[in-house]
Amino acid sequence: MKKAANPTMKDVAREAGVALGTVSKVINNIPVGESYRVRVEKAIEKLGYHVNNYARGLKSNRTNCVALLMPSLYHPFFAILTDELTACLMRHDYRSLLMITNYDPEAEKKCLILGQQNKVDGVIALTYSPDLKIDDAIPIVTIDRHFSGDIPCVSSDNYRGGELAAEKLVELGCEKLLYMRIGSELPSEVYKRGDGFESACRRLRVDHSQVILCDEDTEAPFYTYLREHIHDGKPEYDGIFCNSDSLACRVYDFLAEQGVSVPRDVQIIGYDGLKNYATGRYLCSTIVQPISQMAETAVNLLLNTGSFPAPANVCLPVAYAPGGTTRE
Amino acid sequence: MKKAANPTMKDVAREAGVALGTVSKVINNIPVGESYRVRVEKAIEKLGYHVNNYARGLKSNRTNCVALLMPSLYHPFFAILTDELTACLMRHDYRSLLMITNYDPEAEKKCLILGQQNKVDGVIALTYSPDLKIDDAIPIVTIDRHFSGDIPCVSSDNYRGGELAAEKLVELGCEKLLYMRIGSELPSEVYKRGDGFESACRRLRVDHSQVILCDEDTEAPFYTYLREHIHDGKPEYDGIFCNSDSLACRVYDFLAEQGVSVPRDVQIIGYDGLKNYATGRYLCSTIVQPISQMAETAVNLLLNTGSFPAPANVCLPVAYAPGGTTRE
DNA sequence: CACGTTATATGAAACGTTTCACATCTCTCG
DNA sequence: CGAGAGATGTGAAACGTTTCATATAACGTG
Repeated sequence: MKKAANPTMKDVAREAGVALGTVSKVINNIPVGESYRVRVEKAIEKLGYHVNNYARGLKSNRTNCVALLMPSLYHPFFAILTDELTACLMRHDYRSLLMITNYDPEAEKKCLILGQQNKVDGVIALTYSPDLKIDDAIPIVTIDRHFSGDIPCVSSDNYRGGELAAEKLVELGCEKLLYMRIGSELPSEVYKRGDGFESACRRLRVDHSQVILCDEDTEAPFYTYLREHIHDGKPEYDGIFCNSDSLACRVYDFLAEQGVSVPRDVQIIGYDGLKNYATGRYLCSTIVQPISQMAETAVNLLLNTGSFPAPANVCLPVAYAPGGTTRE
Repeated sequence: MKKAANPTMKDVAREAGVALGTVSKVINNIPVGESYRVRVEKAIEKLGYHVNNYARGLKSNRTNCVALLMPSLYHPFFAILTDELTACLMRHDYRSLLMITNYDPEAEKKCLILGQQNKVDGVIALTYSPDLKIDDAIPIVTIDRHFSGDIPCVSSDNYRGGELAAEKLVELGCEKLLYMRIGSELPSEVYKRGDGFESACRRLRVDHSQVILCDEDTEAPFYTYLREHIHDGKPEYDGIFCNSDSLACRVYDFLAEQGVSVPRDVQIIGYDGLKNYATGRYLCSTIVQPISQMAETAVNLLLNTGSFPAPANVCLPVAYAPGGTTRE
């Protein structure tokens, strides 16, 4: 008997001597007479049949695919998030179509269209577009980005994270705080880190200022600022909150070069909770985002779509973790 | 005029007043009369038509999707590789279906079946299965893993990398070398690192030994070994080659704890070329793998399938990069 | 001007599923 | 014992493309 290269349901039906619909039922776990089921299963086994998701997707309009829009996997935060999202989706029997956008709004738009063409069942996006909309009724969940009205957004509790950083620094003896951030002009959840920080500073009546840089690439202005505020080896501030671990590490390096001792003279807290892959240690003292919880929440939000009006925003709890750049 | 939620080619044809086949030609860039093309393009614009990849895939048996099998994205090497692979695939107008296997051969098998169901046009895999085969005629390219006969494998020049490490250590004054590696028992390209190292040691007539650990999790045996070979704060060896940067960093940490000065007393070279994301600096002195070149090669190998017999193996050049754990 | 030759547009059939109206079979109960 | 209800299997139709055999238009030539 010749075995078809790619057996179809029809082949299985013929082999088992049953109707097409019966094979379909067996495949989709719809109750069917015991003897029939066994015959079909045997035929499937014998022919080495595998369902064709493209035919299935065409007919049923469900593809069990979700598009993941990520700026880059060079950044450990995005990489880990992607890992967790994909793992979580696979547990739900979904597959993820990964799209790398390189922080480019144009690419993001193109990727959305690609997703649409591929009839993905949903999109999880961490983007840098000013806004983001897909014609089709494809559900979207964003991470850390707040878009128009009805698109739900998952983020860590950025506001609380900012507060926490200020509180910790004060608790550890700091008297003059500084907030440094890198960031685009987009309406991102990330802004709240500064808001929370400032609010806590005011509440605690502690001296504070902030310096902002919008360009991710050249940090010269930051360093100029830092240098100008060091007198006789002692900086004017004794506590710094950076809006990312990555920035915190660079600030740490720069201060070390300038002969400033961290954490003795200055204490630094970052944001993200990144770890050195090799040693498993935090890169710096930091506000830890619950990445895997964020991934799970995003997936649940996306897949439950329709059952109830999704909350516009989900904020997940953050925690402080010492990592060598603070005195505890 | 009511705009269909999901306009089809048929809708476009009706709107433009042309036949279905003509619309198909326009969409696939097959030459067609100027006036027809314009009319169709206008209709597409007006209706907001997007091709349905599932229907297309069903009919044409090409999906422009490639499955990526990766153990994890927590490891920066895999994450960066995935980034480069996806970016490269997108440039070729392919999409990537990301599958995280968690170093689990069972999961790898399942993912291959998933890929098969999804009718991917190919698979790029970095796996931990002893072997890997897919019934169907889906082309596969592996990275750093050598499988049965006709599956091409892309890797960095592991053998040369090992040689290079030995040569560098000797050049930098080391007289007693040590090779440490973590690895499973699988037939992996990675083994050649040790072979090259040993061969160079012999050629250079330098004292060398090696210590192996097969369990990725507990490194206690390593540390025991290291501790036992330190006398009065001076280790017996003065140069260590580790088969990954990650291991090199841990060894460095351990030696530092033991009061051994790196790179003064001992010099360490890792393998991979990982950088600290924040600072952009190498984590340690290392043999750098050309990750983006590896990704591009894998993609080209996969997509050119059929045009000529693919080479069974492609080895890409490595380079030494100082990173603080050697004296240069 | 009629005929042959290209070039180009047409639309039916097919891809492998899911779905659903219908046919068939099995019981139950009067 | 026969009718009716319930359960279960059947297979045609449809999903939105691509492809290809055919129809049509346009043009050059004798």
